[in-house]
Amino acid sequence: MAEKKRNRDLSGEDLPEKTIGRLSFYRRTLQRLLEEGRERIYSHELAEICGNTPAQVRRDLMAVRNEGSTRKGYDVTMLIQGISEMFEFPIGKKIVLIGVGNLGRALMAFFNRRRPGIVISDCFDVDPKKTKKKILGRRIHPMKEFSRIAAEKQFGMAVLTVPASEAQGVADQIVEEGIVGILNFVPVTLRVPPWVVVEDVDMTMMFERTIYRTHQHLLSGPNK
Amino acid sequence: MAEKKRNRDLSGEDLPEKTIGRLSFYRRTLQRLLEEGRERIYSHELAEICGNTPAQVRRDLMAVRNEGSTRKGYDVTMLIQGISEMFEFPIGKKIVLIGVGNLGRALMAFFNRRRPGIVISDCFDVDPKKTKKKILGRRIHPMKEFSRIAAEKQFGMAVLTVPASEAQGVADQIVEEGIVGILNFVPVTLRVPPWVVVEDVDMTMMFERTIYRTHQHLLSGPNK
DNA sequence: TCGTGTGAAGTAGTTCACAGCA
DNA sequence: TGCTGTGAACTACTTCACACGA
Repeated sequence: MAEKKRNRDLSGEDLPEKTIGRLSFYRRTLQRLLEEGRERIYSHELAEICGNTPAQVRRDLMAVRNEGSTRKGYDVTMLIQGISEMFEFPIGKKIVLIGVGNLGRALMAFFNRRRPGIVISDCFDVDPKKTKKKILGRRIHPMKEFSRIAAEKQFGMAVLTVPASEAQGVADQIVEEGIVGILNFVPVTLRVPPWVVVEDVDMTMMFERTIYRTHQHLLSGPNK
Repeated sequence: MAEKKRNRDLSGEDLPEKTIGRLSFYRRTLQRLLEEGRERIYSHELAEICGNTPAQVRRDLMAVRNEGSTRKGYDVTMLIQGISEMFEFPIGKKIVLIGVGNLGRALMAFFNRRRPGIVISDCFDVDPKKTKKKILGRRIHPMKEFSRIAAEKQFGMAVLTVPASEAQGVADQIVEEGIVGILNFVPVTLRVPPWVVVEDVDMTMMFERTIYRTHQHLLSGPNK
């Protein structure tokens, strides 16, 4: 536990938001490169592939504290392993999905495949009509069974894709049952206790941001 | 040497990335409030609802140059209108979706409804099997018809949800046909000419970021 | 009096530039 | 020699705090 309490403490503490995102992307990129037989890589090569700068890559990778980086660049396998450790969910904690609408189903299908490390353990819905049939080969549980099943299966994180009007109610309910991380696709600001992490993803916002930026870019910079 | 220090941005020039996102969210929030009969709002109220600070709200709204803000707060209708103008896509330019997999279908369904201002005009897929049948009541065009249909319909922006292996090829093709904005859901860094805007959205990254932050939060701050 | 608009101060994230190692 | 790791400088974003106006 006695880490070196030097000036800068970068080893695996709280990383910048942006860095976390890039590390996730580096990992998948590296995984692909590894499959293609690549064993070592320079910061400038990874930067080129990922569309950023060598300095950025090196700075990001400081968080991985990988050692073993000689003048022959980084060891791809080691890097992947280092990053993977950061994205591992506490053992025994599972991920649930709540809300089997369009987006929910898309996410189910998306992570049904062999996505590295991300497995959706169970699916729920507030709408009783949806809980009758199986969807994508999975049984959809009604929300009123959440408590029972949560106790049994130890859920840690939830993906929320319910209608806006239901979001806060569902959030309250699942937090009650021990959920500590929420990936929230609902465009509503959730109120949760301080020990719960909420990460918001807003599809409409993403469309609008692209529209704005494209429009702006057309107006201001057709020269470059 | 090039001294381009425009002290203050003129209203509606290039906004900070983050601000654009929040404005999009403010708009939808305000729309809801308006429907509930709300006509005026203070920065501290909007901040409360959106989970940020009054100073942040005021700073963001400076971009909207709304005038008319008396001591009775902002005029909700005016604000909505002001923000809406920013997110309007150039008249006559349409949005297409390419790749009708799970995610593509979810987005189709999502924006099929009366989402304000966002309409997906046409859908394409590289896979000939998908272009036989209608999906969600819409015909799916094969990519080889892109050129013809694009010329006819004037596409401006594309949503990309194709397999990773196809992404760059499709990007090249659509840029050729006049697409200037891409909302890219494929975890690949696209190479495009400088006049094209690419906005990346990476689902896996979002999961992993939530996982990381939740994990970290559990470790470091159960006290707070 | 109370909220907005905004310089100015503060914080987070990025890039530079160079020492040091293999 | 050519790359990594990293202080230091820089840029982008957020928050503070206060003058101003209804």
